[in-house]
Amino acid sequence: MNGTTELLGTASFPLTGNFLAGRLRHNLSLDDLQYIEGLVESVDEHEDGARLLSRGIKTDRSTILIEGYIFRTIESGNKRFITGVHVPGDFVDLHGFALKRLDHNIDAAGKVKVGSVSHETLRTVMRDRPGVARAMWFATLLDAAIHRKWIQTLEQLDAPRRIAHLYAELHTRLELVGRGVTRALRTPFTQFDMADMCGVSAIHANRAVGKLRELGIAEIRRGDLYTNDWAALKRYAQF
Amino acid sequence: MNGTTELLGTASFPLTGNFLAGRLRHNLSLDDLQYIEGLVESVDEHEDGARLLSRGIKTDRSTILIEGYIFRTIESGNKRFITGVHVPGDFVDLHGFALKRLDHNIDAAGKVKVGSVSHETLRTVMRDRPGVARAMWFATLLDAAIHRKWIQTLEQLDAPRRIAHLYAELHTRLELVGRGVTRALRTPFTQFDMADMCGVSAIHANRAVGKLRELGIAEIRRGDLYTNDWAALKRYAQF
DNA sequence: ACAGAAAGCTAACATGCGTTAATAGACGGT
DNA sequence: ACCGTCTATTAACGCATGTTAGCTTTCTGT
Repeated sequence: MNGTTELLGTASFPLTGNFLAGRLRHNLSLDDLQYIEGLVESVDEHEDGARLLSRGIKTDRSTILIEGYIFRTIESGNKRFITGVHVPGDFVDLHGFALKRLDHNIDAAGKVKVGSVSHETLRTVMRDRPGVARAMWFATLLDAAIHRKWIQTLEQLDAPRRIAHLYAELHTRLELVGRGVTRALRTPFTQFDMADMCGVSAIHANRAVGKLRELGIAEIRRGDLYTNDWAALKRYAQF
Repeated sequence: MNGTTELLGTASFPLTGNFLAGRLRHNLSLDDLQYIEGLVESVDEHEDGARLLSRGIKTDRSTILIEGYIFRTIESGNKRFITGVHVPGDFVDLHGFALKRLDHNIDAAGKVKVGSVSHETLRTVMRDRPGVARAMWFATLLDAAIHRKWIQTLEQLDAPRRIAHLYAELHTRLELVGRGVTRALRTPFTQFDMADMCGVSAIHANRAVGKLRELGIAEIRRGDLYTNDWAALKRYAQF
């Protein structure tokens, strides 16, 4: 682990009812939520670009994203493909619990703060808290649903719309976890990152950003998106 | 249900250890497998193009594909997007059990035969057979992994390679469920279907098929793919 | 055998996108 | 303030793909 680790007692853990707001919240009681947050054994911070988990490596713990963004990446040749993004509140590699080895890498996009839970603890949860177990299954199914949405985006939209769609998705998901944004959506994404998420070249991603600006849909500067009409942006992206 | 339904007693169910060969087999005992197959309450047949499940509709049963191919589709405007294919042995809509409503449609590609299991039955399984429950979770996680592979394919490959990749994937998955093919891989896919799976226009799918023929990689006629060098095909598709 | 329908094929033109190259701007470290 | 590096931008050219249109082949039902 190349990040800073602070071990902490359950009692003093200051996140209850907050960072797990999204994915799981809607299917669990407050009691269950507090229970899950109590499972977090340590909190780590990682720098931009840090690889939290590598493809093919066995792991015995799962990760919850608390602060920042995380990419799921696949490396092939010397190219990088981003197959998904995570926002705070996401259980990033819960599937590592069932599969043991991941089929892809988990990389920090910008600075991140993550909590981790051992698989041993999760096994206990599976046995003793069927409601929580089912909610965790539910959460991994949402991942698949989001992937299907990405597939549709890649099959359907041109580059400018793909980028608009990406930010529209983030906007909605951040809102879901109680981190709604009004005018500006801040991310640490470079145009290279956007290109790898949208399946276009970096140069073309730049053209696309330029087109969004030119059309008055949005202004994207160094990953941060500014707009005063999210509805129009989402309409443009066919979101 | 617009297909033929034959109700049957568990005892005479003639599929044990066979149609569930793939996905689940590797994580379950023979006993567990027989148990799962015993859950199937009815077997239905559907015609080409039949919609087995519609987006947004509540459902109280899940479906196992026994014979044929099934598409996951999303309709948007008057266009159709295919976000996944299923082969015999796949639990097609297990996620419907957890999510209640699907985010996409389940359509028959050609004639299909499917088995169905009520969610009530599945709830019993979840409670009484944790090993089976975990294997089912595992199976849905595999769906997500396959989706990530599709995302990579769409981001990375041009049209001819995408089509080659599609057949390479089917070849491998059919092998996994004990239905390996040697020279010809038969499917009911039209070039429109291939186009919707690969995110290209039907005309371009036709060009791509022509290029595979021209390159000597494969001959695709009416969905059936003929090749005498699967290794070369998979190499070409960067599989 | 025939007719209609569905699927496959081909051509021509417009646009999207990849690639290479070269420049400008922003950021971090000293 | 300076420098080097990373990021953003622009231009020019070629290939990949979308679109429209028309034609041919294969299937299906009678």
